[in-house]
Amino acid sequence: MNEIPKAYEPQSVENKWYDFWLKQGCFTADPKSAKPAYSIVIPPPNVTGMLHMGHVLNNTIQDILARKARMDGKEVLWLPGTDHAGIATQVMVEKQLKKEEKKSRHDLGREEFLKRVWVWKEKHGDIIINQLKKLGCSCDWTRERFTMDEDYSRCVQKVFVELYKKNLIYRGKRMVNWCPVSQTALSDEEVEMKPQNGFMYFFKVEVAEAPGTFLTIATTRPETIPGDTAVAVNPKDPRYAHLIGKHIVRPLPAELPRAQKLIPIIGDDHVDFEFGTGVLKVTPAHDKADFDIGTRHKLPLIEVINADGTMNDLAGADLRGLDRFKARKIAVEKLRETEVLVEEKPYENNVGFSQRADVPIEPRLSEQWFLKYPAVEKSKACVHHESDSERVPMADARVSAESLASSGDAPFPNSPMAPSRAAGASDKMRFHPQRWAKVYDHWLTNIQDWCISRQLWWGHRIPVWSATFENETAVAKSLEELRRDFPKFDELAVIRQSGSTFWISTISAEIQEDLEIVHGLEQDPDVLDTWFSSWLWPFATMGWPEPTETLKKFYPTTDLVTGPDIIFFWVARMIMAGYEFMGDAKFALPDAMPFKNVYFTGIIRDKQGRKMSKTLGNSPDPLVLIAQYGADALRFGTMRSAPLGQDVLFDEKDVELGRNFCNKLWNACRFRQMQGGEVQGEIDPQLLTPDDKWILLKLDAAIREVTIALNEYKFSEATAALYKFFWNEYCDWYVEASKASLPRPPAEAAPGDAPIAVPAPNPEVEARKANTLAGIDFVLSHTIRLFHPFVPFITEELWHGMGYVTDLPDNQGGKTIMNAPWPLPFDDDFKGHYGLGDCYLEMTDAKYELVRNGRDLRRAGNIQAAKKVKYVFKPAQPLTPHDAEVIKLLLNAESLEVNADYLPPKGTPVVASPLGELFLPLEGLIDVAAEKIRLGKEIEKIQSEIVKVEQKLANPNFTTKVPPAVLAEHEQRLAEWKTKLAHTQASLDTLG
RNA sequence: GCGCGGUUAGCUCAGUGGUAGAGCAUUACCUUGACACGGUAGGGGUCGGAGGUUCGAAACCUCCACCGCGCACCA
Repeated sequence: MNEIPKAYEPQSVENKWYDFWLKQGCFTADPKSAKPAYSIVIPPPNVTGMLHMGHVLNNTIQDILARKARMDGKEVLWLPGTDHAGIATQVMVEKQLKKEEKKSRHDLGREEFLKRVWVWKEKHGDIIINQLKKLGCSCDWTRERFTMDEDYSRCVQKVFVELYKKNLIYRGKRMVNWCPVSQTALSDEEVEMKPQNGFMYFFKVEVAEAPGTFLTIATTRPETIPGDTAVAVNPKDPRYAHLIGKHIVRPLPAELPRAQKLIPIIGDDHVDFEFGTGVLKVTPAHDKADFDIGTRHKLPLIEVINADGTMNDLAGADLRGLDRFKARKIAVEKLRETEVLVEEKPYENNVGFSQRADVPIEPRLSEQWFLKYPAVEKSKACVHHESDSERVPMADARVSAESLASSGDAPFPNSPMAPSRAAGASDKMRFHPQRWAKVYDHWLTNIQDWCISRQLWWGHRIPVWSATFENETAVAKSLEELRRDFPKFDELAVIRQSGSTFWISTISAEIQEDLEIVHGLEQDPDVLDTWFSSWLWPFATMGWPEPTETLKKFYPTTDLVTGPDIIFFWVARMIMAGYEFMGDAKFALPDAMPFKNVYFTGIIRDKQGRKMSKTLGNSPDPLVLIAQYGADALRFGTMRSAPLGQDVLFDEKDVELGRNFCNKLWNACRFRQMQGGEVQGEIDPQLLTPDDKWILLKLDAAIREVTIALNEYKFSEATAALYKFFWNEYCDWYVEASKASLPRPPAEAAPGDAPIAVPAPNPEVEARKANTLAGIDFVLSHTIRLFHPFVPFITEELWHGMGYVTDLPDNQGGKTIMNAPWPLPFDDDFKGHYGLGDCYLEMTDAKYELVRNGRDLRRAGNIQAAKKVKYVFKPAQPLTPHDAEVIKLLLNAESLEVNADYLPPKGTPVVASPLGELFLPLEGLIDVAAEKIRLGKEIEKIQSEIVKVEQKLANPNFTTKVPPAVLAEHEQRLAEWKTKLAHTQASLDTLG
């Protein structure tokens, strides 16, 4: 690391090391490895997507987990890939087609359109993959998968056929959520309820059998009146019960004769008499609840809305052809014209919106494929709940005392490996934070069948072929032919028959071909919901249904990292799929669960707390941030501001902080390099200074804190601990103190000057310097490793640049820091050997406290920070020359006179500490009055603290009930405050 | 309606019963052997409100208020 630049320049460094890692195959998982497995499957981003801050958060966390696991000695598989994202991708290509060629997908036809989508996919599909690489993600790219890869598609078909065989998949005419823009059915999960400001309309209808008697009906959707086939009242409602069985005259369509508009008044418990008028119009074709009422009462259905959201002929002459919202206005006008509109009042109600197209969905009767969810009970039971037998929450995630204790850490231990964060094989799956388990459970308890068919072209086409014959004999004949052509037909295909129509579902490519070509069957035109392929992701990506080595080694996966917004869409369904399809004995798994831990990230919001969105333009481009600050900076900043389970308010300041941090790390290493010398090996315990011992103890604490935080998925805590250790302890105190052991290198002679005489090396000084450098190398080599999962690029650069890479075997970090072992806390042997007693923490803290107070004297004297001043120290106990030197350096003093017999002139500012008194003799420079006021305030504060503690200690309730340790702590605290008071009072007194 | 979060310094947030913390912002001073993407010292909080439990509550319990989210919905 010669000629080190002053500031860290990430751009070239990042590309260099990513290429290196790829070339060395560092990310490639080996299923034959003897190491314990650690695996994650990536939540596949949309193949046409662009990286956004949510991806950054999510994938940084995964990368941290993966890199940490590698350092723990695990065989790591982080399996990447992309999702074909049916609607999103199709819409994108359709838009482009419209823009560039002014054509719709129908103009091209299905086959040609799909070709175009594939072209688009080939062109844009690796954009997001390359963006993930920029971020530093250590995915095993050799195993990258796409949900429409050939083998993946076969998995989807197989799953469909198996579920069809089990009668869990069925076809039916049902009310579905219809998106009039995308013109496809949607699952319940794809519908988002949004409050809308609209109107409640009240209109009256006459009871046919009792002229002059009117009922008033409240509705928000008057345009559906032509589709009404009954009005319903609650049979227990005394106001209306007697009218049940009579009829009313539906007011629309206006042109229909009265006789055709008579609809019955029915009684149904569903009607709430408190709401509206207690009279409900029933539109079975356009409302889910009404459909159910219609079914109960065998009401006819009148469809009045088309698939595209316009009104059809049955809606009447006035509404025909109009968009449903326009039709609503016209319908109201018609009601007003005919004087049946009684009232119209503003009303806010919740309307279901299509998540993708952002328009109100239309409940619509249509023929779709549905899935009865499999393995629901198992999926419910496998997740750990708070109510489960209460072991300490996350007990097995915590680093146990046993596992933290380890063999000495010098230089790099081979084993034992850090404990697995994961629950044991027989344990339940854990959600982090735990509270999501309740949400998950609630959903599973109330699930409805899943509408899995979509009226799209881009996706997995439903593997069902059907034909309708003239009669059943013809059907039988056709089936007979099929069985003849394929001896194994009954094994390979599932047949359903209803009258003279039959459906065949099969995954056999041969049969599929033959069905179409020879037998003239037609494949179902619909495709499957994208999530019907994503739910297989954890095992379909690993070679299922074959019992591959990869599956055997890496399934169940260890951790899943995802957003809570897809807990139903994806997480719950993957769990069900896991139990349904991975339970087979051939996999020889302890459990079929797809993952052992699920970490739910927060949602990234902007500074104002708004969701990131394209329309708001509040979503920063991570690649711009990477170019500006570096990937490490983006990662570190994001992690530092992302607490477990909380939404993250993104602020570019955080990235700036990350950059500053990397720069600090860079410069701390640069300082070490400037001291020269090779990497120092052995540390001589005899030569360690109290400061050296202090920083080693702090390092030990940092290792513990970071390890525990990571094991609990507390990434912001881990980064905070690292930050505190490295910046506040190592840089702010230790580096400055270490300068006392590192003699200033001789200044270089300016050209032309006479050469400067170099003093003869002093062996004692040299030995101490070497030992200090050895300590620094020890601390830095550990620190860099602790940082590596968070900031992989800069740490790799430093690992090599600092020379820590040399002389190590590959599996200890000799090739890359990726394989260096994760630092372990020091054990007793190690501490004993290096004399790391806790007393060094106390002693050194006291020394630094003295320095802090001494610096404060400068301020009191209004002395500029750079001005060198002379201090006098009157020790209370012997002070080593080295400590004196450290104190002098830290005070930035010209000199520190150690004088046990010092008699300060009256008015000399002083601070006292257990180590002794520190004077700053500066006659006339102090603003005595101001200093007196300051000290007076401090005394007041100290006294109030003393009073607080004294009151507690005077309370017999306190002294008798409190644990002895707390009591002792209070007593000690009181003594400390009293000492401080005496010292401060003394300082005040010397001022006269 | 049911459920889940949140409310602590100007801002963003840590803090699971025992001395109120961090980063940013801010004030003053400073280019000191690595770092101005830096250093030193400071200012700033009756921890949303009210009760309760306790020797002791920011933390535990109850109620309330406000903000956010999810689920379910009544037309």
